[in-house]
Amino acid sequence: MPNYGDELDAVLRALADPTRRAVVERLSRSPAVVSELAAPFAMALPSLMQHLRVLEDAGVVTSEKQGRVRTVSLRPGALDVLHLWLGEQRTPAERQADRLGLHLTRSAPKDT
Amino acid sequence: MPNYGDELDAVLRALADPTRRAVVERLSRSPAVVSELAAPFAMALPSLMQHLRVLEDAGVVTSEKQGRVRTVSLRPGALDVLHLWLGEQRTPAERQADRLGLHLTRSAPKDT
DNA sequence: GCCATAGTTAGGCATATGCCTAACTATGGC
DNA sequence: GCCATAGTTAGGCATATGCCTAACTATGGC
Repeated sequence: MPNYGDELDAVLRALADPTRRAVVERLSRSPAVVSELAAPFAMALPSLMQHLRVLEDAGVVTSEKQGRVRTVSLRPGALDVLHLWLGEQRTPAERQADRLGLHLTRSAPKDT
Repeated sequence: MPNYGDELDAVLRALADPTRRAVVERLSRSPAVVSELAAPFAMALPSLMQHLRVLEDAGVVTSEKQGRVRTVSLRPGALDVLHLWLGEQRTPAERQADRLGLHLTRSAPKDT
């Protein structure tokens, strides 16, 4: 029973914010420059930068600056810790369902 | 590209705390009564209860009170949203590695 | 050299979060 | 009936978090 500890904690904290998740989703398609990443959001640049910093500190993304442009990319393997931890917590039945490609409907959502 | 939205957000926020994660880990073995769950922690009961409430509001756990005892259990399928989302973010290479049972070592850890 | 572009740094502010104590309610046991 | 046990409710408090503005630095282009 490994103890992913701090790393897992940092990753989960990083992903626990909608803005940061949106950034990750964007980056899962391809690397992007800071201003591209900031574009979809209403917030000021410095605010977005803070989010990027959290993601980078958590090891979820990496970035490199060339000239005055900073390119950010998803860090390969960064989400492995989470994936592993998740695997341990989910029930055998849930894992089985995955393998079969099933995804049971959750209990009644608000709409209907 | 589904939008798990609020549900995913609630789950991630819930898991972004070490205490709550520890509770989830404990419950992944078996359901437990509130006082059992509280035992390992140094914090006051009301504090632990707040954590339980966050987990329950996020749909991660359910609880039922019989007499004066409340039994808490992991809610089946509760972590599916996270699992699905994770699957979308991870690279094809990472998924491949999973299937092969490989888990690449992350960048140098503190120990060695 | 000068202006525009792409980030950065610094400082501030309101709300959210995690924890605590005190006091209370609802069973269970004898 | 009375005490113990298992939670709950209410209120408070310090720190963390997310966002902002103002001001500044470092290229790139002409």
